[in-house]
Amino acid sequence: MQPLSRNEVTDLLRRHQIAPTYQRTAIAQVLFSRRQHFSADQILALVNEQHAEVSKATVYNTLRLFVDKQLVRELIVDPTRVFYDPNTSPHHHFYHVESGSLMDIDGTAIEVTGLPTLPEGTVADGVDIVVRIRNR
Amino acid sequence: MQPLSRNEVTDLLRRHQIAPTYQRTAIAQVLFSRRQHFSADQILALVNEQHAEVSKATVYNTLRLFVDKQLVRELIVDPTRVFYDPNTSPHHHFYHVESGSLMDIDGTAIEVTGLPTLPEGTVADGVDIVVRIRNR
DNA sequence: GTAGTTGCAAAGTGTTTGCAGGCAG
DNA sequence: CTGCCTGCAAACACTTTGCAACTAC
Repeated sequence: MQPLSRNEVTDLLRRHQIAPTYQRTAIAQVLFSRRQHFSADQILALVNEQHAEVSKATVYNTLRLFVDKQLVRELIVDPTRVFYDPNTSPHHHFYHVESGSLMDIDGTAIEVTGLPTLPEGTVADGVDIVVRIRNR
Repeated sequence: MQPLSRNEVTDLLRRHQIAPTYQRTAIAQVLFSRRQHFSADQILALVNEQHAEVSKATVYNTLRLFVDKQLVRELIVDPTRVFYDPNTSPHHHFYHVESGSLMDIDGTAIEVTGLPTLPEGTVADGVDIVVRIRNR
């Protein structure tokens, strides 16, 4: 997938019931044109690369909104910060412990066997597999 | 496994090259007698239930030491705090999203197929599987 | 003595919140 | 007008650090 135009991004937001304001469009564009995993701080920096256009509070609020509306996923992998993942299709991750970088693992080929039945009264919300790696 | 005596705990520490001071023994005893997943704050509270005997800094420092010496494992599953897991044998976790509680999944039955080869120059450090669950 | 350990308080980090002002329909 | 959105600064929660006092051999 290549960088999205501003129009494509506003459509994407509308499809997720998110009113496309200037700031939200800018944040979504950062995430969806690079298709990488970013922390809130990194997104703040990227959005404001040229001129400061979006405040810290708005970045955090917007990312929370995006997660609620299932436009992006939260990745909990590093104790010091949350990563946001614009790829919501089923997939997993390599996490490079030394550099803190994340790489996608396509989810379609993966199969997990031997999982026990879920505790009584609960349903699965998702399965996250993180393969921690380090330099040889 | 049942609660460990103080002697068993000091042996355990020595086997992991950790000098068994009073505070370290107390912290290890909390973890290994309950065999649950605790955050640093919870451990601080449990250790000091009767009289305040161990300081916050020491709890954090000691837990870091335990992780380095591979006496316990860190679990990164909740964005707001790190959990410490006294079970270092291969296993995975149910994470109840609503309550924040963790349950072990025995690792011996689990098999994951379809994982791609690791990126060039890296080695696997471990695989964490988290099954997020919520109430039906 | 000397090296390792502890604990207080202060600093740090990433994140959230309260609230006033702004903007769109 | 009205309700949603934004942004500043202050507040927060968890964790780390600097450093002096302490302990054990």
